[in-house]
Amino acid sequence: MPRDQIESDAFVGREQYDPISVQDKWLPIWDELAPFRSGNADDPRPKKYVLDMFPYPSGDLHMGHAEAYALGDVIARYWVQQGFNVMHPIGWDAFGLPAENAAIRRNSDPGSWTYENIATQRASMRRYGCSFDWDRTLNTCDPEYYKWNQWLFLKMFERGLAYRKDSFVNWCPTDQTVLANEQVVDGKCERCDSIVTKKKLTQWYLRITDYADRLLDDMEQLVGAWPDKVLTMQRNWIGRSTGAEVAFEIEGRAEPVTVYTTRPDTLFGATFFVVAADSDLAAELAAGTSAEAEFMAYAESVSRVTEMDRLDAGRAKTGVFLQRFAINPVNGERIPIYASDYVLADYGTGAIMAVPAHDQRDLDFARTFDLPIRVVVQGESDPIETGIATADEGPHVNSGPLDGLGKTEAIEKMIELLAAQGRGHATVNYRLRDWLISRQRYWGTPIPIIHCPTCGEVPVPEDQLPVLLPDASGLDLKPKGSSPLGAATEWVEVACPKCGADARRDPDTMDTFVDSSWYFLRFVSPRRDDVAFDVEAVREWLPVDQYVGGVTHAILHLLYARFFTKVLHDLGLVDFDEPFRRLLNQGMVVMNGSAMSKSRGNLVRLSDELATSGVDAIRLTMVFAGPPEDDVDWADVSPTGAKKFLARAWRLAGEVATEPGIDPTAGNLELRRATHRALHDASTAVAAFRFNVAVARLMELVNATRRAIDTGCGPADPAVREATEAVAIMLSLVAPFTAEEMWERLGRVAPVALAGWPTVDPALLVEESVTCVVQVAGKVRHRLEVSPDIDEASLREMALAAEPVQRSLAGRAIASVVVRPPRLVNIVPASE
RNA sequence: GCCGGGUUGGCGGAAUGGUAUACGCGGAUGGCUCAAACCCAUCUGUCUGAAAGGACAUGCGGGUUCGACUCCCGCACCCGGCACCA
Repeated sequence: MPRDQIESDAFVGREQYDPISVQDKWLPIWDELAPFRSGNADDPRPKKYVLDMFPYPSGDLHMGHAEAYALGDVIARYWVQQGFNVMHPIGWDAFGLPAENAAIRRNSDPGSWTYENIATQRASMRRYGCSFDWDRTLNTCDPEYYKWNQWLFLKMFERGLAYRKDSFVNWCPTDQTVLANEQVVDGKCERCDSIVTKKKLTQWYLRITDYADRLLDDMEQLVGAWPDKVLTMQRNWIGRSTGAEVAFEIEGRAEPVTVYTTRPDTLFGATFFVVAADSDLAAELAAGTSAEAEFMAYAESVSRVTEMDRLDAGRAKTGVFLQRFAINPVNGERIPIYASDYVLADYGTGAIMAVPAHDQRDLDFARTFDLPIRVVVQGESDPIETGIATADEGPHVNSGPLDGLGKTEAIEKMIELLAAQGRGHATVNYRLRDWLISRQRYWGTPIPIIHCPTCGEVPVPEDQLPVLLPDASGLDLKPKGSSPLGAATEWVEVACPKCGADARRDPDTMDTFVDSSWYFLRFVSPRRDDVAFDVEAVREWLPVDQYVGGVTHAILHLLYARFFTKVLHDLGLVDFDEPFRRLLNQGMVVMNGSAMSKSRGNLVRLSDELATSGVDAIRLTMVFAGPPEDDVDWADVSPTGAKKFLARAWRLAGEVATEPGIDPTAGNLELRRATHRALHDASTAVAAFRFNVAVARLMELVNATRRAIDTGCGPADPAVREATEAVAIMLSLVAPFTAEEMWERLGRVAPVALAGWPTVDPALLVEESVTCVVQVAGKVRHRLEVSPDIDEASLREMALAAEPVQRSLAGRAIASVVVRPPRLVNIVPASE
């Protein structure tokens, strides 16, 4: 290589890598090539489905989107390089409150705001180089989509899975609408942080509790494929407990009252009885007694207590003695009945037997009201003295036939005894409640039910779907506690489909979580207007091979989507019962340890970062920052470093001095080994979501190639081309623009995305020589360069002969020598 | 309280029971340059030592093992979930 050639290469090395012009260059070409189109029916490649949780179109993309889509893209692009036909669709979760609030503010309609934002996000995603299949977009606010929400609702209605009931519901006073249990966080509205109150309303529910066992048990399939954290959260949320129902006779009442308990073995210790203050039963028991007035006042005060206050752990127990008595079925004791708000009306049967010695809440209540406390399970301490309820395993005392038994046997025995008398049986209970889906807002899917004075709840006939939202103009969208749709007279007033009489449409809209509970199915056939989804295409593409999204949806969305899938399975529309085979929860992008927000003043604008560093550098920064599930602290990472690395990789492509297609087998062996090692390690790492490690291996290869060009085999060695092409292909998962530009500079034809992952030659994964460490008593004292296939005996001999080894043995006798060719020898000296 | 996850250099983080600290950020020194930037090279856990080397280090304390960041037992702290759910 002549001196001036090297200098001119060095000059090329110093030309500026300009990521922005590279982006502008490739975007229109990619539009043309559409490498990620997945809908070709003749495509022979095996299929994979990669799905990013679709965004809510609240404005332009932000740093969080940038991270999530960078990670999803690595997986999608990796599988494309591995020869799969990858469906990687995107859509918009486009119904919801922010659009309505924006419309009120701007005095326009929610639709125009929403569609403007969708257009903005779509353009940003394209510029971000997302490998989406643009033929498969969907918006949940399109009638073509929400028609199928209505259809699914009617299918559930037919099966009794959608029903109306009257009960106390969570009410957000700011948004002026009801909330599902899942949307109440720490007693506050998860959306606006207002303190949630209770309101008695008739609302639509989906019977998710019918599926509680399956939602719980089917998680077995997901162990190892979903983060443990998410599985745990779902298990906690479902909250299955096993126990027994026990019937108590009530003096002066014909029917007994059943209670639920997880500790039927403590029945002999039940010294009083409590019913939920807000239950119908409490009102009935109080009626006509001398306690009625006191109870009414108490019940009234309870209804004013917010969820927030109710959850306060240190709150003193309150209640009213109802002047009534229950009979303990095992010993015939008369025990007083109280009403209190520490018993929940909607869990179990809304009534409990109180065992103060062994339940802290009951003990607190007993001490407040001076009620008797009877120990029936021998414990370490005495609850009467300590005020701390005990929960020991036994043995039982003061419990007749249970005396001497441990907890498990005692529970069994008690259930037997109760069953023999027909007064009880084993049962299970769940923390999970049915899913309240009615919302008193405009921008959502109308509930396709017509209320007729004579026929009741009448489903809108299927051929009349969709029930379109009426035009928002002329409607008052301001929150006022009842649905804005109720005021759309012409829309609301319809003839009953059954009898033709004057009737009214249900004025509420559906919770937007309904929309996202099945959108992953719609992507297989987003333009079909005759079915919700093509059943045959679903069979081919689903379940989703890889789902990617934030842990914020660990309970809500994922539980609902699993529920819908099981319902669809029972309807015979899908043949699987879990929708997402693998789940990756990416962390958040934070700044200086806390979530970015305008008010905190630590907001980093994605558009600024893209302008200074370029798309690829931002994507690389996100991917390389650490394990994907960890938060990325923008203060800890270096987009500048990422940009430098990309320039370094790009420069290699300009220096390769051989033609495309040259046979690499004659090339420099050391560099070839590095190339194949990097390809192998990077695929393993990507498959295990260890993207940061894959990038590290790629950086090593770039470093090795740099060295080979500068001080090794030189740019004309075929191995340099092989290495640089491998760099471009690996880089295409993370930094598609730079990779494409490199590919072109290498004389190859775009798109690099379809280049295919190079085949790894296993022979090149074997090193020429390896470093063997020699330990004395477990401490490294010497290193030997040996052949990888060295035999045990000669390795042992070499190790023992080495001077530093002898020195540290210092004449001590050798007790044993552990030889693990070719990497390690450990010499264990005899102890003194 | 119950359940899950974590604790490795100045920082982000690597490590099938076998070379702890890969890769990068930051830092130092040198080269290139009139100079700076860019780029390139070398060094960079702590202590000790002129050096060779040695000692100590993966939250703390034990254990198993020839060998432990990795497995087991106990503890501390941090993060997340559930929690008046009987």
